[in-house]
Amino acid sequence: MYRKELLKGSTETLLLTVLAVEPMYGYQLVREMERRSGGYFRFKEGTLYPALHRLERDGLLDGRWEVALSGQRRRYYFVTAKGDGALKGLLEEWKSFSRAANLILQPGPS
Amino acid sequence: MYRKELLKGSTETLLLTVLAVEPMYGYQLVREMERRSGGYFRFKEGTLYPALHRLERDGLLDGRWEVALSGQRRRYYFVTAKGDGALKGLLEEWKSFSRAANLILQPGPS
DNA sequence: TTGACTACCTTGGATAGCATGGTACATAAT
DNA sequence: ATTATGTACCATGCTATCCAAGGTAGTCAA
Repeated sequence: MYRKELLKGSTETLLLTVLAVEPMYGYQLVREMERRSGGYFRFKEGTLYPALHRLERDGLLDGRWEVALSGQRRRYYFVTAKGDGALKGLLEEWKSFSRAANLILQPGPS
Repeated sequence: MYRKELLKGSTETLLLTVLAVEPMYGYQLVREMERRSGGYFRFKEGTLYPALHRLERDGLLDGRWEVALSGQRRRYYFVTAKGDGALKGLLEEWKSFSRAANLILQPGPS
């Protein structure tokens, strides 16, 4: 496991990336994130829902209610045009950050 | 630039890594981090000193005052045995975290 | 009707980054 | 002389955000 602080700042990038491929509802997102990360990420509700709300508030996501065959109400989130633009920047941010961190953390060739 | 949240959870790993190579004082650390990251990281005092104090409080670092030829008092920090053990775990944490994140963020081979 | 699972949400605590402002000494510039 | 710049350390207060904990409510099988 990892300390929760490590996730800070990456949550939104991860969520947007997955939702950019295909709109999903909350619970589905949790499972999908776990599956794609090889079981590493297990988002808690207390992390997921506030993050989705922030992204929706900022106009990067839009949500719509749908009703499943079972009768369950589900809120599907999809990435807006604004969110798509933001995602490009966030991915670039992650790449340059991890590149810089690895320069320090990994023994570089002298 | 990156959002400050991204740094959360990585600061201690970065500091310990650099100090494990060679004990340094605060100001020197700031410059060294910047140099080794290709100019990417520019630690603020408000980030650095509280972090050093936390690491010292937790016994991962030890500090000793020295006086430079100029007369300047400097506090050199070096990694303790406990800090060395912790660093191993932190490096492993970073590797697995970034590996998992890249599984999601980078378009993997189908 | 009990239990397990799905699905959403909110509140409050804790942490950590950092803007800001402070102290103090050394050295260079005006 | 005084001002400015650089070095070197530290503390206070704000903010963002992760998430533990707790709640509601529907589905479905035993």
